[in-house]
Amino acid sequence: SGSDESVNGLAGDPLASQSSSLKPQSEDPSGGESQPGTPLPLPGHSSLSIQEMVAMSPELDTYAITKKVKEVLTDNNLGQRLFGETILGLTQGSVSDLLARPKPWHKLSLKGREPFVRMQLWLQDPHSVEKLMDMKRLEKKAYMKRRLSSLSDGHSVDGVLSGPDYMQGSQSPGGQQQLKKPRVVLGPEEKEALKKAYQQKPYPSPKTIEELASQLNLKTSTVINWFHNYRSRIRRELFIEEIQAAGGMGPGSEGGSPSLRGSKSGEGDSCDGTESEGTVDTRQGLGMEDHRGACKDQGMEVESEAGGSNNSPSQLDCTTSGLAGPGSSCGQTGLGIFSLTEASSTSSASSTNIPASGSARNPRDNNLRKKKAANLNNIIHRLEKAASKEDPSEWEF
DNA sequence: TGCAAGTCAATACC
DNA sequence: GGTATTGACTTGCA
Repeated sequence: SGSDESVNGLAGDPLASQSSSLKPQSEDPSGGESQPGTPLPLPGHSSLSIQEMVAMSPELDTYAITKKVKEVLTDNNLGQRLFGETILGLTQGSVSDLLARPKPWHKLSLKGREPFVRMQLWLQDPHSVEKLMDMKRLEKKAYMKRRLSSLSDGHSVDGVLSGPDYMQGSQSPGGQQQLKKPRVVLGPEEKEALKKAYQQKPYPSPKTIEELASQLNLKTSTVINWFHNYRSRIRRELFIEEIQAAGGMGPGSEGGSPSLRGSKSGEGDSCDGTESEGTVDTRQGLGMEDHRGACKDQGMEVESEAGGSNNSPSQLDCTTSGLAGPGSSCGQTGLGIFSLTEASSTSSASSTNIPASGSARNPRDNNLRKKKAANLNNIIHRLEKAASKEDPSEWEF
């Protein structure tokens, strides 16, 4: 966007050009506002593409990074939208999701790691906040300018329809009327029914999906999507729990886990194996309770990898105590992200002023839990192995 | 073909 | 007005 250039005056980020090929970057109708898909150039890394950097990046502590980013954004009164569109090339909702529920590094695909590398680089840039502030000012200026001109023209300020515009159609750049599909909003009863169905069968057959759809008067695609999304979101909740259980830090240390904080809607939506009774998700680890709640009730914690690959609460020395902070001395070298992990060997929740949660404070409890987790994972591993052999006689126990 | 992962974008919520 | 939630979609993989 124009504002990007005016602030940076730099050659484009390799990713920016890539992103722009993914998203149409036609003339900027927003009057200079940044758009998702056009992140700022990476400071001091112009010779490397972001993909290369992601590939070369050591393990990053996604929780520490998101924590720090949230902190910086809040402290400087910068919004997720601006940050997402400018720095990450993502929309506000995606940023919110990423910041609230970061997946551990080892669970992320290369693409999923990209925003975290960007965040880390942004944190390492001593002028990061400054640049974003400039961007904010420019946006405001552009907005005021549009407002003035539109007022004089007698048009709506934003040039958009007020209220939901779906079904009313919106004007595409080409001048074609495009009907937007109305967003399906599932009612509490429908959600409840779907959750019950999920508890019985996390992977329903096409026939079951059909039945559910007709019973609930929904499209089959809606039911399919719901199951996909639900599985995916439950899995993510589990990742968070995993981290909490393993290291006593992460979002939970701030009460951030959606499963632990009260559901806003009061529907218990966000993590719903809480209601599950013996739900079996055959893909997530045969026989493992589909939700942590049940495991916890039995005094158990679930970790997905033997030994609880407790890698996330690492790398904090810099990210949370100065490295990542704008203007900090940490990571000033071109690839500061590499120094991050190297500095992490001694890091822990205690070194970061992040209170450890629950029994993780007690080393003995922690050890016990890890042993249990390792044992559990061993069992899961064997079950998975067994499951891959159709003939029960080949099962190894 | 079905799934996971990642993301968008509408809308709910604060 | 900013943030959180969530249905839908795209992509890549097996």
